[in-house]
Amino acid sequence: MDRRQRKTREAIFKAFILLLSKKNFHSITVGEIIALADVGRATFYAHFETKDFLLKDLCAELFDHLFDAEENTPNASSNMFDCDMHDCVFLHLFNHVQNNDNNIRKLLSCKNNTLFLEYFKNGITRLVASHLADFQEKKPDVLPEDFWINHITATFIETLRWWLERDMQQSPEVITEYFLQAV
Amino acid sequence: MDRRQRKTREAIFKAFILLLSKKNFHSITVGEIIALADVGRATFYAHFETKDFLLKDLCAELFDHLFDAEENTPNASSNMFDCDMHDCVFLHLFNHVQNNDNNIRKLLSCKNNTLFLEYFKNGITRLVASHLADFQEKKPDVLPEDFWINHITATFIETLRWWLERDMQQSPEVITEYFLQAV
DNA sequence: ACTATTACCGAACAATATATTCCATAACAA
DNA sequence: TTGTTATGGAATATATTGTTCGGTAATAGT
Repeated sequence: MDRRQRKTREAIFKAFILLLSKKNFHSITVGEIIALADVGRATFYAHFETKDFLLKDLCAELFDHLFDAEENTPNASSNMFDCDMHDCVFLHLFNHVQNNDNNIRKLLSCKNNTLFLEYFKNGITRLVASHLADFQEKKPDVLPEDFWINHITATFIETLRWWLERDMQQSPEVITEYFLQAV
Repeated sequence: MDRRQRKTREAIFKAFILLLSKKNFHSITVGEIIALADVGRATFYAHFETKDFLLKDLCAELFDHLFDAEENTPNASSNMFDCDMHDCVFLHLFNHVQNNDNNIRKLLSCKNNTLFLEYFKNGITRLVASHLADFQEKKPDVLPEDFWINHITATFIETLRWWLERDMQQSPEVITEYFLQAV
């Protein structure tokens, strides 16, 4: 990719993230973004169709590789709930957040966290669905499978939100324990 | 309240609801609303500061009395999870939704359901917190109280969303059973 | 090093939406 | 009946979006 493209793309992302940490997504204007990123108006629209696509692309950039990495870990074959072994996938995710990989922490903690958590949820759903066998046995018989998947996923997201709202005062291990107890 | 005020207020709400069932909140313009409600522009802004306040007021109007009614039912003193007695508060809520009281169903099922579910969640949280004693004993010891409250509430909301997305094919009783099993 | 390609700037632009203001009119409450 | 209040309708200032265009500079391939 052209170095110029890379630079403007990153400048826009950086400006966007800074603005997101200060104000609501809907009140951020393209004018503000390009002023802060110091790029021309036409340039912005050459990169991103609309402001919503910018958000989508940012989420993709931040989260996609995280889930890819998680699915390709060597311990992927072990049980997803096997937490004593420190192999639990969810523990890994909580760790990623705490380590603030790729500014995830800043984005998930800002006023717009709902936006990102929604996107995050898609990734979690795929992850849970791919490890379905690991926790099939724990599912109460009456519950439909997709209800169960949604419940696991939603519980994870809500646990994460709860943790972030309280400034991550608990260790990732404790939070993972909370999550597993709840589910 | 002046009859004229009431009429315009209801006309605006009605038009707004109709538009919400067809298109995204952010793509609805004040121009469309007043055209459909057949009121003047100045009139709209005399009633609602912005479009966001309109949404907020609509939510308040629809949900607040619902929760008030729920908290003041004669069986309010019985156990919140006592579902065999058909006294379960959650069963009542699912029934309200299915009966489409106050067009709740239309709003919760529309493209913007996230907006309403978010507002809905506040009411549920209050409800759960006020009935805390009923399910305190079911809580695993390690979990903090507010984590537990949030988990119950979130599970309810997610169950509701799941139900609505599948066109409420299950009976309220079955959905309540799913919810209780999950939690 | 030369050349063709590509990205950029910046300004101007049309189109759209917001929110306010004014005044005449009609509905209301007492 | 009378004073008050809500409404209608139009005009308006303001702001934002997304597009277009020509000139300039960085880049990649040879």
